[in-house]
Amino acid sequence: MKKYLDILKAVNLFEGIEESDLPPLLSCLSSKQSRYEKGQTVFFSGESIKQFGIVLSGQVQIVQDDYYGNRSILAKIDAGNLFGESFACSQIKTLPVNVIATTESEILFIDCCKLAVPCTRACSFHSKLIQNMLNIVSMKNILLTQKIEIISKRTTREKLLAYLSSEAKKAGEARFYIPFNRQELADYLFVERSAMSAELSKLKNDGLINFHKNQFELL
Amino acid sequence: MKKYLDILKAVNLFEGIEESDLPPLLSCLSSKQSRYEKGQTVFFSGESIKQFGIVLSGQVQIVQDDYYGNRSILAKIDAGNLFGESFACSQIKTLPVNVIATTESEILFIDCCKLAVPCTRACSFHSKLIQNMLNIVSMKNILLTQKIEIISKRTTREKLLAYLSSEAKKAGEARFYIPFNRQELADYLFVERSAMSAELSKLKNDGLINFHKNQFELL
DNA sequence: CTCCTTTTGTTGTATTTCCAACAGACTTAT
DNA sequence: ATAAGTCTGTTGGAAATACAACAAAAGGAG
Repeated sequence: MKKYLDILKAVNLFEGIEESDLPPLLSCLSSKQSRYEKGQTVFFSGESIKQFGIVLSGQVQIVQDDYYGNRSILAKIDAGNLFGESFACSQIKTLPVNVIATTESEILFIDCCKLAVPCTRACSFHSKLIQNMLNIVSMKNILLTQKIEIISKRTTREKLLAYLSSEAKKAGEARFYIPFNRQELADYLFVERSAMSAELSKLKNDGLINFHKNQFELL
Repeated sequence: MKKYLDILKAVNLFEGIEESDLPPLLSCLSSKQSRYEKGQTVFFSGESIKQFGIVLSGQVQIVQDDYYGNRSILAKIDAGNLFGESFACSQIKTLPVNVIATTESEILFIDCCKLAVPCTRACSFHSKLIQNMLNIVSMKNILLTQKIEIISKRTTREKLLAYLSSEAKKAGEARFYIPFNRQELADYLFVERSAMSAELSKLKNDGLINFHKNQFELL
């Protein structure tokens, strides 16, 4: 476990917790470490989980099969990140996804109930853990809600304006950089790249925006 | 406060907590009750909040203004429900939304930090509260993620199949009821009703599904 | 039962998006 | 410097969606 202290201290769940506190904390939480070969399934859909995972090394994918058997990749989780926390911390009885190791991986499992219920010895860091977990899931909710607001728009033009407007508000000014190239922006908005490019040009010609590469200005 | 005990005991945050425990619990949490006139703003965008609200009576709306000043309604919250919990429990410094009372309302405010940090007197229900809150934000996370997965599809046909497939998996069988009429389903998928209706007929004629009103069967 | 209202499905037309191909601009490697 | 690769924007045609209008089906009230 000493091997992964560097990874663990950077995990957002442990923010504000001293590195020296990590080993007793993990012991207090009865955490368990497991190794998975490439392609091995970490969580099976249909089961009920109470533990979430932290990727210590390697990568896992969260995948979902629909009724017809089509598979989509919901997320890829690299080392230093959590997965399955929402499922573990919720009352969901049937996991709707599979978690599969993309490469050989070491995973640390933590029981959400252990995390949520302060131990009888009143660990000094238990409150911090709870707050951190609430923050992690809540921040995710905020981002997901914002994304739905943007992609709910019916036309590519509206989606672009919604996204750019949101970025301008975030930047607090009319000129800002976005973290995407054209293909990435199209993927984020779930539209076709060249059609989106055409719409960007129209917005520019209509005098609504100006842009060069990933720098934009609302006019 | 006795006035609202019936409402409060049904609030998901208090599930599994005895009604008689509610008054001391709310005292322990230093909760505060406030009254808002119709049209009054409960939370202003730009501010930083640490308290979420429970609507005791009335209704509030969560609204968002974009850079151009266009306003959209993100949610309407009726009595017995929480609002702002994701913002209060996260490290967000600047609220991106306004919360406005739609009608005259009574709101109970609870500080997220008070909830997350067990009091020194070790209330017996504090753990339950924490678990409930984790469940609430986690379930929201799961629902939001599933919704994005569905509306990320590019065509109305794909959106319908993704949604119906998801409902079939939830029902555990090929025949199921959906909780929407046609307009509501179109609104959920962010598509136009009559075009969606045409696509439903095509799916039926192509032999993929059968339906009558809100009962569907995947074939 | 009849009548009225609401919901659902259908259709033609206009609009938008996707797709494929390609040219131009930009970046990277030699 | 040049050549190769990648990114971005443009374009024409095909496919899909929105829109408006209306018919058919379903539901509710008297």
